[in-house]
Amino acid sequence: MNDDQALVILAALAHPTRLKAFRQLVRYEPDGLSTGALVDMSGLTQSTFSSHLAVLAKAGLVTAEKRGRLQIQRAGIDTLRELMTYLAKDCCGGRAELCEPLLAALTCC
Amino acid sequence: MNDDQALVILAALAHPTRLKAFRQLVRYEPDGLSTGALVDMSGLTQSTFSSHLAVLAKAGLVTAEKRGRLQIQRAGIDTLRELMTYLAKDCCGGRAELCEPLLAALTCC
DNA sequence: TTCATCCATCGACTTTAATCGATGTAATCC
DNA sequence: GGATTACATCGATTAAAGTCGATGGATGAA
Repeated sequence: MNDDQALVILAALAHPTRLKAFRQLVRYEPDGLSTGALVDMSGLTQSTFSSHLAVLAKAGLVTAEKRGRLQIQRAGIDTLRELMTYLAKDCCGGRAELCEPLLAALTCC
Repeated sequence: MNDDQALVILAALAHPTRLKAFRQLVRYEPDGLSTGALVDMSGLTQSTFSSHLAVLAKAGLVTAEKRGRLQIQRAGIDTLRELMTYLAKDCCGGRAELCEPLLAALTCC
């Protein structure tokens, strides 16, 4: 995970439609959802949502799998984990006193 | 931390200049850096960087403190921590099997 | 084979973000 | 008081992102 990758992931998440779609996909793990189902949830047109999906896919936050005529989308949780690791290392900067409260906050879930 | 706050923070980080500035400020914790020093590091004009700094401040990723004629900027690590907690809860969705590898990756630092 | 469905891509338009130079304001120094 | 430094804000320009309707290529159904 380098800076450019992190920026692509951050930019992908930094849009209400895309953040919501990603959250939906996390909720539906590991089954995934069809693109059409996500379009319906978004309230946007098919073409608009498709471009958002392309942004998420480019960032590795969703992966697609063809099932018959449907395109099943799944959340790329590994990508999110890598982003968080990147941010955490950034945050700590080698100093545990900064990182520990972060870990404490995360163990809650 | 609600969705809107998270979006503001994500958007603030999703720019090379702002991400770099935030990382610099983390590195200089807890002393902070003057705005001018950050401008020099950025290579941008003072006015351009100032607008980026305003975005970071609005997101809570930097906090300013006046010291004489200088404006000392410090990293808002709590805000980053809150974002990561938000993302992690999102990721887990109540299921530990998704969260555990994330925590394992974070304990490295 | 024909038709309908699912979805990506294209082209045009609108909105938003980024960048800069110039100006203004406040604090410090002489 | 006058000059200087540090920084924010304004206005204008340019670049990028978001949105939509329309088109086209698959795939499965009739």
